[in-house]
Amino acid sequence: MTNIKDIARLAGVSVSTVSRVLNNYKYVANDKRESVLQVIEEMKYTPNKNAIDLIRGETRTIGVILPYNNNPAFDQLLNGILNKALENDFLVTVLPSKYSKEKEMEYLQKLKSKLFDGIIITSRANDWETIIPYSDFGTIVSCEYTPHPEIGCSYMDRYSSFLDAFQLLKNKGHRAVSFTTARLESKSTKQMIDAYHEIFGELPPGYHISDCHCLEDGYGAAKQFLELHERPTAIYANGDEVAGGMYLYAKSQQMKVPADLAIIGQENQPVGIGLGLSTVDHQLTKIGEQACSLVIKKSREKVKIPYRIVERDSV
Amino acid sequence: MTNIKDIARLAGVSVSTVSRVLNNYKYVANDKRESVLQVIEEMKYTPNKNAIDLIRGETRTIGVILPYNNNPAFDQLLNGILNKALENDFLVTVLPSKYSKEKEMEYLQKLKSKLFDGIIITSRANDWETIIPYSDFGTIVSCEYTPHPEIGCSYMDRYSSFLDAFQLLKNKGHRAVSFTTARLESKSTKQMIDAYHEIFGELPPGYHISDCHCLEDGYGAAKQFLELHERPTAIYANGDEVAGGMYLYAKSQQMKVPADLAIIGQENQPVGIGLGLSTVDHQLTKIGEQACSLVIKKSREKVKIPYRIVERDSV
DNA sequence: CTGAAAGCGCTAACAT
DNA sequence: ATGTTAGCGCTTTCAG
Repeated sequence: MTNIKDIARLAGVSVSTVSRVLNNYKYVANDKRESVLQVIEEMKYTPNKNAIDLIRGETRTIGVILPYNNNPAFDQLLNGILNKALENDFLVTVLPSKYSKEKEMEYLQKLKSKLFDGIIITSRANDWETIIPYSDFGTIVSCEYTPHPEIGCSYMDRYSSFLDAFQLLKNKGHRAVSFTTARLESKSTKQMIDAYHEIFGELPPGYHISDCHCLEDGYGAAKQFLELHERPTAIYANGDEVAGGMYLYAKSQQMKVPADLAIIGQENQPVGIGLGLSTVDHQLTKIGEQACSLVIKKSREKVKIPYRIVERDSV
Repeated sequence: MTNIKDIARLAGVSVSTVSRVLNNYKYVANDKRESVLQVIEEMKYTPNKNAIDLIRGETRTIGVILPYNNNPAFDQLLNGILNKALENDFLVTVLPSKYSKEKEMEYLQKLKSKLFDGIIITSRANDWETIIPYSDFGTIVSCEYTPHPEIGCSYMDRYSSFLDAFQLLKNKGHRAVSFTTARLESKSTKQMIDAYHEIFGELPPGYHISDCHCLEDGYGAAKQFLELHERPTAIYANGDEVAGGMYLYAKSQQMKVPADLAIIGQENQPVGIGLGLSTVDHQLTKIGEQACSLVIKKSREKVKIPYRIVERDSV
């Protein structure tokens, strides 16, 4: 493996001169620069990035903690992050956590071990208190809001969006509204339930189904909802795939959407566009882009990304 | 920043002893080991990974060249890779290429610069001839077959799968079969056309639509196909999302699937499960897992992953 | 403008 | 068993 010393020797200069041309320093005589460049070319020399990172103490690499890969919401987030990273010549390393506290800590350690300049936490299992100390070793940006000044945030006002969606349904005359969520123990689920209470009051039994992730889950949930004694007239689904499943179940029962059943989904996913599903778009791609920008700028700002409700033909 | 020297001093031992306990060497007196461990704990010391990688010449990190993030097929591949990497304590860095030759070369350079132990190429823009020289600097594994011995492969027999799918349709009595593909200039599209010729002969005008990626595209393609003078009775879609769109268009026209129109998709994606779509499952997750295993083993084997046709209710 | 030399933080012979 | 020392490949003062 040829290294900087070899290049220096072959070009008849010192290693510092080689380093200077490598880093585009101004004060290098043209003839020396040329001959160095030529030797580099001939030898097909590529500098060792580990040595450079070791000295500089930075890697231009961002770690992204992701509970699940292969989940549309996290994919959108990651997509935004990758876009922005690419623009800025940063690399991104995907860190799958499956909500394991140990894994998360392991990844945070890697920030400390100088593998990453910063970490984006899309969702987490650990308390902020245990995460915060690591912010001494790089920029940590969260995709959910937290008041801690050590942590940058690129987030949306999820609670308000839930309120808005329920209110929209109420305004359209719906009183029997049910909904689905993903993980039962998540903060998001809690907010959803709170928002429901705020708009509709008491939650009738059977009106909330959790652990819904894909189209099939939505199909099954719709079936359950519609077999209830007090049928809901509208459903708020936690994702357009889930909403798509509900739509298909409704259709299979010859029901008209939205006349017999209104459906609103989330995240403006491709399937919803095709089916004409109304959706609460949290703009996850933008959130990802912003999160990435924050770590690149080493900023700990709190940036709120506006959500928008896309009305199509299902409510 | 506290380093190994500090730990050595505070524990009253030499750096080599600290290094030894760090790397679980056998011959370290128990009392010294204990005191080193204690100092490490007190100082919350974390070794610098860049220094270690520099010396060892390996990073336990794999780069994955991906033309598009946010594409279901590449997502499945990536998902498999991440699963296997996680199991083996490897990190994976996502390298979006958008089929740019320059970007690809840039990423290959990073292999040479010792940032990755290996690279997985899920799809590529450059010729193998220009890629192969980089196999001197790490394991390169491709997700498509290539005879070059320098390149490991984890692949499926795409052509055979196309043949099988078309044959299946023919066996069911279909003679007017159309199909969609993604990029017009891709090898995959070429194979699709060849397979068509082999089974059905001449390709009628309008029976092939390219640039189909999502549900909407499928919806539009089905519309186009069904407005042809010589309507196809079956469609082979390049993905279940696309197939889903076709299914929905057919339904919107009160057509029965498969009686009026047979549809077969690809990749066994969630939407297809929900809609009961038959599909050619290339097992991309498995291909990703295998590709990852190959780079971990530094193997250049050629491993063929079997595809399977999942028959549901749409053919 | 250029080179010598001192590190960056760590591992791994080589002694002892 | 443990310490000394020479690097890994590069950047960056510091002189000149």
